[in-house]
Amino acid sequence: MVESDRSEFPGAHTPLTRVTDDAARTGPEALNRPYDPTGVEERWYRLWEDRGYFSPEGGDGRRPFVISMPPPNLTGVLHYGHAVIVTFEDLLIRWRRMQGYETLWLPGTDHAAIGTNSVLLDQIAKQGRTRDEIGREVFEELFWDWIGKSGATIRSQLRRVGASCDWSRERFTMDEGLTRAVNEAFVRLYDRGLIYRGSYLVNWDPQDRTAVSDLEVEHEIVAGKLWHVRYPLVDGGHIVVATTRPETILGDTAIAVHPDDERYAGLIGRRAQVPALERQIRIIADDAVNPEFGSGAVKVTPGHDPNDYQMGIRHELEMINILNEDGTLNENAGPFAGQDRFEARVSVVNWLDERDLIEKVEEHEHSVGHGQRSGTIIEPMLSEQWFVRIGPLAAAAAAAVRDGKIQFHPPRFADEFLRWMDEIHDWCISRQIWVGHRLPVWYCQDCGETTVNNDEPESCPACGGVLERDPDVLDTWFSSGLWPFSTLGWPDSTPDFRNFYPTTVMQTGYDIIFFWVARMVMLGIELTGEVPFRHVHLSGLMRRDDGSKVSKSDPQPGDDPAEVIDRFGADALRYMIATAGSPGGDLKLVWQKLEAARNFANKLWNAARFTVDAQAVGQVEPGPPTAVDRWILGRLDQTVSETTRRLEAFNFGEAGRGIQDLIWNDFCDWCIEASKPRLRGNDPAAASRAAATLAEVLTTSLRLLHPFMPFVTEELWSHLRRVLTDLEPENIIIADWPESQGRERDPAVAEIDGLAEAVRVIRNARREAGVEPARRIEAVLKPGARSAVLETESDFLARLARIDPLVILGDGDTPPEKSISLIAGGMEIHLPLEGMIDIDVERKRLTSELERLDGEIARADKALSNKKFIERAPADVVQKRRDDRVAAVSQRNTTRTRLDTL
RNA sequence: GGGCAAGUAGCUCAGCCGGUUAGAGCGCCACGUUGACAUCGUGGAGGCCACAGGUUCGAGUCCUGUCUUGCCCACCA
Repeated sequence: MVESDRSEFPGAHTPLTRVTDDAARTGPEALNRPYDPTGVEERWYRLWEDRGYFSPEGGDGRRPFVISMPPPNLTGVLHYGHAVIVTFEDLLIRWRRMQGYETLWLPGTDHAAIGTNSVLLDQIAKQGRTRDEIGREVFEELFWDWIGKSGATIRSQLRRVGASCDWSRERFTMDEGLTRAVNEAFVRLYDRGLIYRGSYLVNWDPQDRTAVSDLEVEHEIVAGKLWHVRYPLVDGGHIVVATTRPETILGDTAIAVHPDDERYAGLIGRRAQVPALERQIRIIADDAVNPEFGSGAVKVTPGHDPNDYQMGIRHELEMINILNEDGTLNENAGPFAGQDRFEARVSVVNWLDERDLIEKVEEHEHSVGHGQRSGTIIEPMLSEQWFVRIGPLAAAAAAAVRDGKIQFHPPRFADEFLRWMDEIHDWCISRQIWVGHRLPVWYCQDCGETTVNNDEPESCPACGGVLERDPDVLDTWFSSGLWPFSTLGWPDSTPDFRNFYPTTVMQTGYDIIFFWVARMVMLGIELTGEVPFRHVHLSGLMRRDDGSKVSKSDPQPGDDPAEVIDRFGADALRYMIATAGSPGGDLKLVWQKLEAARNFANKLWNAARFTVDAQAVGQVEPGPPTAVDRWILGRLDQTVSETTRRLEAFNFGEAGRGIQDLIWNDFCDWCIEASKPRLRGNDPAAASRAAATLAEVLTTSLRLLHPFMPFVTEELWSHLRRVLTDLEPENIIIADWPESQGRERDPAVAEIDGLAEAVRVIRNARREAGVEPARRIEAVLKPGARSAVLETESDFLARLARIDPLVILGDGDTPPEKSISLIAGGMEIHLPLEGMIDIDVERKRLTSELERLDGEIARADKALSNKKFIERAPADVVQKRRDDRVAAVSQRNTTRTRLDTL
């Protein structure tokens, strides 16, 4: 984990002094209820940005903390998936900024080659035109137009979520600098033999008319058919093969059987006739054939099937391509040439059927590859493409992860990463589209020489002939793979590159761990000699209410986070995202959770209103802290430590929930309530102390919460600064991250916890006895171990449990007979409800209480009489068990006495 | 076919190194008073922690197996 450098950035914990002038108090117009984020969020974002809080100088001597923002695709608008990434990254950045790190969060956008290509082709198609009609130059103009518009939308959306990223360093994958980086990377990898060109079987997308990488092919199980087809043998008879793609018969160059398959032993080496074509093909033997499947004989189509391609290499078979780039059949398809691939399948089946060459047809489920972007069925096809030789890159990347140079959070994703690195194939990086970085490759029209160079050469270096540039562009993930360093100025050794590389955390959705994270690691190590980031935090995916995944390729109407921000505020959205799940787990966008988050912001708002008003007590030297003060400050320090620890472990959900627990359950429900009598009493020093405690707890809580809910905390900070003159700095965004002062160990924490428990028990008893909520009742206490705290804090109990009068007995005194008797927080509590208690009901209650206690004691006895437990359990666990048993026995005795005297 | 994750209250989910009687929010029931808050307060009901074994003094938590769901990877025609 990243260590926080505490010594350098001590927290400011000086007591806050208050403004006494009433005029300085926040006017009612400033703290209206309920909290309304409208306008507030935009105002603060502008101020932060204008003051340069997002933009580090670089190299000012502080430890850097750097995140490269995953660049959103310029294919449209942001969705919740982006909101998730922004929430977590902004959380990390704001937290580390407060801790005093020099933080850089570098934003940018991605040209999304095939995705944007599809968007543009759609636009052109709507005008009734085609790509080829308008030409490459006009197409590229359309592209830059679109980039401008889409980029503006995305920038404004990121601002609305509150992303405190450095817009002055914003980059785009196709800006001049990054294009230079892409060319440089290509040239270096080519020179090192890590990029090559060749004719191989690739995944062809006939709709987008381009090759795509293995990762861009999504396999789906579809219900298809398995046709058993008779191939006539040249010297008589026939052989039956099974196929799911009958149209590929036209590309067959062999039939294969298993070498040990006795059924076909006599046929090996004989020749068969390809239906509908002149071609005769050999029957060969190959281990890859599964005799159990189909007829045990398989047609071999090396030009259109990965298995068959390998078999073709082994047996030196002819490789025939029967497809055009658009998915129609080419001249090699004989009578079917010109037909679309789907049409051709029907035609071929009909042709075979008419000649009685189909033996049978079976229903057959199998997996079919579809284009990630286009959705169309991918055809394996022979094609001349460029590849990255991945083996050496993957080995180095895997080693970096194994050696812990890169850590995954949660760690299980490291295993997934390594497993994938083991099975990885070479990466096809050329695309036959017009959106993207054009390959820095030129071919000589005269001598055929290939030139790979950063800048366009004037003529062929070999023969001086005329050059033509390769028309292909690079896979969009090639430029994305350079992102953490290309954005910092690589290949130049710029100040930013020196100051901020390697980056600290890469945080993104786990769905692009292979597409993106792996490639950044591979290319980063190869090109910069260093890992591109130390930590990888993978968040879960955002799912719609119905469980479907929110994704770029399939946007739905409700996917725009702007709707939620309009209605609940960005803080609510962020808090909901940060706390809705556990690390790496998927999130569901649930309405009630957003409401709950908004309500939390409002609760905080109202607690702040109270705290602001409380400061009107005037500038009086505060009296000593009471037990309640020490209790809440202990809880505060505990939360401070826990929150820091949880954030360091990337455990955002627990961190956020813990802060809410402090604010709502401890601060609001107990501390604020307990402070009211002091604030309104006639002891100015006590009131002043109460106000000071409220101020400290609230301002510290706001700092803890700021990374989660930046806007409302900043707004409240500014209101508090009007009444707390010492509250620094001016904006919470640059305030120090709190540090614990160790007050969680104050004994007052346990004491007040005990009183609070007593309050709860009394409230419960009142309810059961049917006492009206407003009515004050008498209580008689035997305080036991709590006598000291009760001396000063009896008001706490009296007020919150609505007790009056509160009678405290000495140890020897006898409690009143006719009363409800309770034991809580180490005290004996008697409520003499004259005329109100039903003896039978009370007897029943005490009896069941006795049973409960007997059960507890029995369980404790069982454990404590177990020798092995005494021997093997840790001493503190055994001791605790003993203490608990003693307490239970004492409670039981008291309860029994009450029952007997009733 | 291989792998991963999940299965806990009506719903959505937490639950750390195994440690008394398993938590939150929402929903539900009942009642509302004190000039922060009705986007609120107080009290309550509600759980075979998927199932079966095992390890252990002790299992929601660790191990094995089974079932269900989701996802990722994969060339079986």
